[in-house]
Amino acid sequence: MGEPARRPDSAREGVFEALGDPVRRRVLELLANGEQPAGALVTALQARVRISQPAVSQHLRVLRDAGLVRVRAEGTRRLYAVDDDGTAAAREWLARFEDTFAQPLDALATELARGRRERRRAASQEESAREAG
Amino acid sequence: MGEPARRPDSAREGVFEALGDPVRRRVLELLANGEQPAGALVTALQARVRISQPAVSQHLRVLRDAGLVRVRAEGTRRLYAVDDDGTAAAREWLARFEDTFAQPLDALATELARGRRERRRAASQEESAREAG
DNA sequence: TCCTTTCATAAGCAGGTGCTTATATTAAAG
DNA sequence: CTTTAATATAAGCACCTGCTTATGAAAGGA
Repeated sequence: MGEPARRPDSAREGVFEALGDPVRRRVLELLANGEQPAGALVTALQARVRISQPAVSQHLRVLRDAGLVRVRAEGTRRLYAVDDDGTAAAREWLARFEDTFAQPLDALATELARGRRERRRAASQEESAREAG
Repeated sequence: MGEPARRPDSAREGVFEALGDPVRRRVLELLANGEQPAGALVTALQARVRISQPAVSQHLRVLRDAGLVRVRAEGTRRLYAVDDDGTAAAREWLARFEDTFAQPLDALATELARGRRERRRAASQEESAREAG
């Protein structure tokens, strides 16, 4: 009984809710260039809008809970990176609205992506929700 | 000067904000099976959760503004259907997080979809925001 | 014309969401 | 061990969002 019930709605809990915020989307865009510490994200965001460090930290929490980013501790830094689990879940949900003509090709691409993702997932240890214990 | 400023954030204004609501995602899922009148959507939604007709109408408005659905009047009925503009915009934004290995294939699929979409768009008349005049 | 059907809009309210300031936590440095 | 740096959490508040009821609008049928 470890599974979180798996609703048939969105593939992963809260993915689209997390993507619904422009600041969080911007964070993902910043992470698209690769892993970055939380502080760098704060700085980059503050170059555009006035936002506090705790606000960014809260956004990162939401992204993490949605499976859109993952964290890696390095000393006192927290290095954030895009997590394929969440982004792929969103893409797979959206794939159902693909143009019928394009479906075979996209379905193939999605299938390939899923295979890789699951292989990667099986090889990595579950380290989420650890600070809650 | 009719263009709405085109932010570099999300491809289309409010697409992900619209997708952030579970009811609206459910509406899109229902429309994935094809065009449906507003009333049928209300009935289908009410089979799962308690929701009023105006609430659904408001959700449909948000989806329409985001370019995720389009409407077609037939008598007193309003027939709703998925609009590729919005769904494709969401997919294209998410494409940047695709696994690097899968990119060539997905990029091709996306390109094909965009070509078809733009052709279709050029062939159809602009009929949005008409009731506002 | 009047009534019914189908849908959209208006107004108002409750709860959720995101923000801020203040503080706790953890690790490294001195 | 104290201090500094980096980040997360707590508490509280304002606003946004989605809901409901009530009503408007438009088309079709009797």
